[in-house]
Amino acid sequence: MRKKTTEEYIEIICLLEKQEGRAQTGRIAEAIDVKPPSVTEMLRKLEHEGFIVYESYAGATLTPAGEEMARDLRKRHRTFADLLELLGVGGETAEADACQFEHHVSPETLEHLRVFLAFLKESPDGRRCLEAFGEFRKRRG
Amino acid sequence: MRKKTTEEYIEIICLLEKQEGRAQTGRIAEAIDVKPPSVTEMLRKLEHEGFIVYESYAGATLTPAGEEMARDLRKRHRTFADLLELLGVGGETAEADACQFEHHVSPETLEHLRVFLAFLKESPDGRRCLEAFGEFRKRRG
DNA sequence: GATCATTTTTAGGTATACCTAAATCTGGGT
DNA sequence: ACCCAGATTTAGGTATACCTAAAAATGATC
Repeated sequence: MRKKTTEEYIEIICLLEKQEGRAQTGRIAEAIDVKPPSVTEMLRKLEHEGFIVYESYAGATLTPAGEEMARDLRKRHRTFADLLELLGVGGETAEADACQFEHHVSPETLEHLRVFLAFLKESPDGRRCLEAFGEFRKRRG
Repeated sequence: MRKKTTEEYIEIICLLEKQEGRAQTGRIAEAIDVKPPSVTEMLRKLEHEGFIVYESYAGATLTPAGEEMARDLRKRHRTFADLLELLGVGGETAEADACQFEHHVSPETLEHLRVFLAFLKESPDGRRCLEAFGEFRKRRG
């Protein structure tokens, strides 16, 4: 499979830390589908970069910088996933595509999408817009 | 900078072929910001994979498979770029983000976005929706 | 048709993220 | 306290896309 990015490691470490108190090498390895030695190596790199604290044989926990990155990623992910679902993309696919987009979006575009999402969800005009889109799709087949 | 994908090579080869009849090593290298020897290496790989015909010292041209990939990429690119611009993202940013998204979108999501784009551009309801979104953004500041 | 500047390829090397196999650590059960 | 199973790290190796420097091919000019 594809090489994993810093951001993907941070996301799964964040998840495991919440679920299990800390992120262990083996659990990370399963989650992102690489072998444990590769995880050990990456954890050292992430520690060097200041995103995690890593203790041999014990696992990793996020530093404030790591937590900020995780928060940011979660926000980006939700923006894309919610938007895609509102536009009718199936849940699984929406999640999967959000997982890709979240790593590649610029701050400017993200902000625009966030506002558009708010428009669709929170304003009467936006909700009407979604309904009209639903009709449009039906007419199209 | 980042490693370039097959798709990025195909895109620039397609562009150069249209602009200059064929894609020369040096022109590809400038365009994607790598050195010529790296391009030679990738051209061999792309030929092996069936996307281009590569002649030493002469350059590359797309095979039917390569052209299909290029067409497909162009379509994906336009979908994202147009959609982002309609939502108010600046032209440069919209293009840059489209360049990223086009490589990571699933067929299902792409199809939904394409229909949504058609809705916005071609239906009265869609155009009303865009106007309402413009108002919404103004109110937001 | 020989020369020379430019372009391209060849040769050899780097960095990164991955792997397997073997060694080492850790914590629970006796 | 010891042992052992399971987890983790160490050691060493692979693949890929990149690089620089040097060699070779191209083609424009005389």
